[in-house]
Amino acid sequence: MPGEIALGLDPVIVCVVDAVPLVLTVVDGERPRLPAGSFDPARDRTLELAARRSIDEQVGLNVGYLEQLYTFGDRFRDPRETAGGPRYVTIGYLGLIGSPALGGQADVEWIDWYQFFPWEDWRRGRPLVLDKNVVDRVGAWIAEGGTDAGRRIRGTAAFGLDGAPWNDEAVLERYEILYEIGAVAEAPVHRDVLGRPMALDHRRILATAIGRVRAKIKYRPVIFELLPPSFTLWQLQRTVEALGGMRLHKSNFRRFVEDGGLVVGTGERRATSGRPAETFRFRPEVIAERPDPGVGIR
Amino acid sequence: MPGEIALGLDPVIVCVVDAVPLVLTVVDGERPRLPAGSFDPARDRTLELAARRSIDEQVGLNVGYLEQLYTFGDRFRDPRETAGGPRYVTIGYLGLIGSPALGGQADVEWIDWYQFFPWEDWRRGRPLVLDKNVVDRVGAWIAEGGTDAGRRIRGTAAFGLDGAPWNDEAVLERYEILYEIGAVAEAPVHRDVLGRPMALDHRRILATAIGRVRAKIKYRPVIFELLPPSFTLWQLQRTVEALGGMRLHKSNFRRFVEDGGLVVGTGERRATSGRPAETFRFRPEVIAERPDPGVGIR
DNA sequence: GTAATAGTGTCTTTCAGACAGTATGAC
DNA sequence: GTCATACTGTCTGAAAGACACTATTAC
Repeated sequence: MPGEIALGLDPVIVCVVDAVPLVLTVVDGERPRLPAGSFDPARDRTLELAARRSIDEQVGLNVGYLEQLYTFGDRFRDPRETAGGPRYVTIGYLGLIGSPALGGQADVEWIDWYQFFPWEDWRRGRPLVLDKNVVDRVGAWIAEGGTDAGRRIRGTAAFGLDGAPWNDEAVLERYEILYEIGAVAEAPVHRDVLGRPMALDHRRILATAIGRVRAKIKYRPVIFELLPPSFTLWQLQRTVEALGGMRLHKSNFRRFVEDGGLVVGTGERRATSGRPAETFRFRPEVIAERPDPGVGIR
Repeated sequence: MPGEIALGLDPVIVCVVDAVPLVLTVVDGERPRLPAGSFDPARDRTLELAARRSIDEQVGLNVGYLEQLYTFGDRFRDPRETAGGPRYVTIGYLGLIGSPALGGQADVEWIDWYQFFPWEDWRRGRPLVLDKNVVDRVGAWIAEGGTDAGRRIRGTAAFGLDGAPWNDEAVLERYEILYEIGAVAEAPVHRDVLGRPMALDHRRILATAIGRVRAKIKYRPVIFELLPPSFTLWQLQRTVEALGGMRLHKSNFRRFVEDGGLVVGTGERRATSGRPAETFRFRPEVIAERPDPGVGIR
């Protein structure tokens, strides 16, 4: 029925296990999708409560941290609209959780988010896919633009061309350019199929989530939502590196989080395969002390 | 009809004139409201296009810069729901415009946003309303909380108590605490009526917008959306100060924007009441050169 | 002892913050 | 000349970035 609207909820639920950033998906067809739900105004007082309930019902999970990301409402973003259904508008959410416990559904799966965005993982050096498939295509797209300065600036900034620095937060910008130049399977006309595709526009929602969480850890202590109450500094660093897709300098990282008052030692030690490590916990007082307490470091 | 949803669009359109940050409102009742529209899926391909069309229809304005803010959907946020209507979910937008031109509607008015948030303007020193009405109330609210550490940290961080620094971006957090303690007229039970109220939850949407724009100017060159193509550095500084509600050091500001490659001199000069000032223009190349090119300085 | 991981010290460069000064116009 | 505004130079201290070093366990 034209003129009608269906309001959905698309949560991106993230968990980091052994330095692998995982996203919760439902794999019941060819392409994984987010565990989407729909908003029923009769049942929930707020949108966030509705998202929490939906996550619980879909995958039997109680997320601690949940924040709204963005509302997506492009025409025909859902094929059910093409088939004569209402306009499917959906509110994306970002959820963080400490461990990948599940309710036990068969088709629910935690997937390494770098399967969907292989060009975003710089922890083992510059991703191969960039030079093999991406850089030339983006360069050609810029050249096609001719005098279009906007396109040139957009492309060089997003992909770090011409000596521009890599911006780890520009995940969505990069995905959108790849979509525009037909380098991902979701694009209506495409020549490449970089990264694993997702259903509908869910990879776009995931890109939004990755960009948001990468930005957020730098000025809000959300990283601790992904860790147990007590952890070693190396564990903390590896978790930050997993989200950011980059390596950090060890001693500088330690100085930053410890001298910065973000964490405090518990006095206890934990056995490793070498010298035992001291364990630390988050220090909530830092929120009032510093204007933006996060783990932003290069 | 329960179970039904109406999707609205609430734009916060901002313009700075002579160092006064203005927000576009409709004043047709006791409380000013945002120039809201509703989303008709049959007419627009994307939500952003719908927002642009709605702004044009409501106030005859073409905004250059427009970004989505947040989607609000609390039960009974609109009294029409209380009267038996559908759930009114609305998507907030932030629009920036260079000059306060209008289509000529009688009830449309540009209002200084510090009328709604007098505690946010620190340009002439610490706002009086803070010490006269706010600090003690917030302190009492923290004390009532007793052992509630979350409440203490939230309150001290938001209002800069106990020596904590003032965080110019925490506009929404401050408004929400004031709402919770009944210090604004919009709260169902209130003892104070700090700042000018707005209709519905529009002051909350405006708070979201102010917080967003204050954060954004620090890492994206959006400030230039509010200025003519060519401007003096003093004009630029006063515009930044208007949004941030704070004073900046002149020579440091100049060094930051000029040495940082954010602006470049045009070679032309403009008469003032003293020595003529050189005019500058935005330098778009900076977007590719620096990871987050903005005017963030204290 | 070696291997492995935990943790410390310090040098250099950059830049924010503060402040004092000079330049160029109107009158 | 004075007044007003535009613009420049430089000192200081904090912190980012890079790197070399020491410590404590298992074996």
